[in-house]
Amino acid sequence: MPTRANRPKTKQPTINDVAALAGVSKKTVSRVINESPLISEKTREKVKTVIAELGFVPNPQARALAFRRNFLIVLLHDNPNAQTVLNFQNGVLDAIKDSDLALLVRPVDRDSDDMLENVRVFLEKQRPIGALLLPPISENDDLTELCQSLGVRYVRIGSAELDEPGKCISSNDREVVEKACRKLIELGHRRIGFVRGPQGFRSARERELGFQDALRGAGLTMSEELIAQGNYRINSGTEAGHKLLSLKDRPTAIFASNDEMAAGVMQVALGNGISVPEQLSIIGFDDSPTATHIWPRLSTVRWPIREMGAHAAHMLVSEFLPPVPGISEPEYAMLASTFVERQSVAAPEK
Amino acid sequence: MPTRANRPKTKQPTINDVAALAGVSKKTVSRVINESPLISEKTREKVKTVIAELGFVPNPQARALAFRRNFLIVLLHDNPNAQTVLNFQNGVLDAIKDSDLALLVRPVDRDSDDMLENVRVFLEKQRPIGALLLPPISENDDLTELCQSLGVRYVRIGSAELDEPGKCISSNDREVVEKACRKLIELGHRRIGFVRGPQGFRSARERELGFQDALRGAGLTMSEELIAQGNYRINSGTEAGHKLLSLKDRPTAIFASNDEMAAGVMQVALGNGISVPEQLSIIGFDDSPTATHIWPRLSTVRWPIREMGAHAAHMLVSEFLPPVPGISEPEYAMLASTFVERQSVAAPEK
DNA sequence: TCCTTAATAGACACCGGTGTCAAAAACAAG
DNA sequence: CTTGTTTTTGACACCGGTGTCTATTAAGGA
Repeated sequence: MPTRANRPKTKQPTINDVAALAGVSKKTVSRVINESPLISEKTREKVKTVIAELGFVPNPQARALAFRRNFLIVLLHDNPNAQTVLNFQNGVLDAIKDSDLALLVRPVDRDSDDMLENVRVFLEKQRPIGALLLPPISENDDLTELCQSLGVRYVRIGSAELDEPGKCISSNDREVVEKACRKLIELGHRRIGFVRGPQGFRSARERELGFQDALRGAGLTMSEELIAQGNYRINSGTEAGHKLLSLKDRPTAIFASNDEMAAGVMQVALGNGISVPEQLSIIGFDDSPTATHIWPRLSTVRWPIREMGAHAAHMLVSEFLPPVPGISEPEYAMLASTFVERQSVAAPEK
Repeated sequence: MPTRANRPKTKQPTINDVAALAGVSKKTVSRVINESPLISEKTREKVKTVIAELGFVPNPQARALAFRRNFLIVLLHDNPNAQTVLNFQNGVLDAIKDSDLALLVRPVDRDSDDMLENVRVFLEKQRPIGALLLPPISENDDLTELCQSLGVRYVRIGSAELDEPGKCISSNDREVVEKACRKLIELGHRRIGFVRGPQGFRSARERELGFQDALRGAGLTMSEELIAQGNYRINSGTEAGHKLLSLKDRPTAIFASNDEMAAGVMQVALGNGISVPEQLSIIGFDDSPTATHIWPRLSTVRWPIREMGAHAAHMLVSEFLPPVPGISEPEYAMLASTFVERQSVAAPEK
């Protein structure tokens, strides 16, 4: 540990100053701060006046020490998609904006052997009130157990397991993917390619199930040759594009499990003179910025990730947050994804 | 304030436990923790052994209270580009990974009247060791003065003002933009359009100066009709595209001040049957994911934002961070941007 | 009016560290 | 063996809050 840090120059009023000026004990001031019911209306008013007058703000470090809890929530993530993380993070920040809470961001390395140990040290040190777990690590049960054992609340995101009420938030991805693919079928597409997300990701599985639902609903069968494995990166999208578009009887539409891979597919199509959407319809997933940046603009599924961030924060620490009109029921654990239609989809050519 | 938070279940060893077991006073243990020189080698060893044995970790909340400083750095940002923020943030996280520091993220609303007051309250509450200021708010002198007065160190990013040694990090954008545009001229382009960034952003000004340098260097003059005002958003890119591409004598190349606007220009071109790069060359700035997602892939300028994050963190709090081979000189304040050539640039058609 | 009980306020220790300053120990010199 | 000086260590107050338990005040009943 290095030499001491620089000190603040200004001195802020403390609970003692308030107590002295109001002519009460510091414990009484503490009760006012914490909205304790065991206090008379009269003293409460008196103290509140002094607090306002002095502009007193309780010192979070002191409270943290006395409470043995920091007024923090941490965001644990290990997500391949930066945009998703940031969106979610912004949702959380929206929610805690006017509260006393702050957000600590902590990326974790899922593949590291001592991941769990690292997180334990981190949580023991920071002592946050709660933790938000973004997928894919939200599916790690060791992690939630760790939180449990440390007395850190948690909310897991995007896990479809709703067996833990009040601790999970997810969106109806499967359903919306089904709807999006049904749309393709209604337009007349019969050979529809699918670019799968990485193995072991629940999000990938959900999307694939939605795709299967749509095919089954139309009496179509899934053919292995029309499926390509991807990893949510653009490279895997171009590989998938090469595979699917070089088939003799190539698909007239492709659903890619995320926008980035969809962009890869589109690049291969355009690079080979296959026009989109005339000769090939493409649908992605995420409604990332990419979806509107590429041309033609991509039809995709919007995942309400920012809203999920705000909801997750409320579910985690509602009693610390100012109420928000839109977010009244922290029990509500399933948010709605929507299918966003843009220019990358059309009926197949005859 | 709500009812109390849940408590941690496990009890960690404290400085008192260490002191008792080592048979010394807690102050002596404190000296060991803080690497004070006023201590004999013998006791230091003895105490260190006990610390290791117990797995003792000093409680950051208690230290924060006693030091009147939290072992935190905050990232203040107000940036239109999410990707930039996240990249920078990741750079900072890279740097503080194995340290005792944590990162607090705080978006600020530049347009709000009480922005400064909000930040003051935030900093007074969190008492971080230092703050990192991302552009554009890094150019706000009130903010740096505020930090100064609160005893919070700061490092400003992307501000070309190097009059504050050790407090600024920037990249040589002007130079690299000049180089990129020179490339266009060398290919034979004479009518080159420019999509300007938003007013009042230093980054926008730098890029424009680089563009002007290139023109001047080739003896060309800047014509107002070839300039469009943008705001770094894709919509302003499409507007600029409509303006510039509907000219009777339209430009054969366009430099857009960021990738997103470049994508907008490209959409208008492709939508109007103007092929890229055959009939129109386009260059962007940022090397955002968009640059590789669109087709043809965009030539652009890569801004070393993640590296800047790591450097900034070192510059801010080097004494708290483990040394890193690549980052030895926190004084080095200018990082290198690079011109990335992709498929959106070619010689003009005859 | 006096006593009982409930509501409210305060005294004091404590959370787990650091700062100050004086005491103890170690060492050097006379 | 003293005495003076330099290291090294510890006692104690303090950072700014909260928990516990007791003292005080107010209200209700006999």
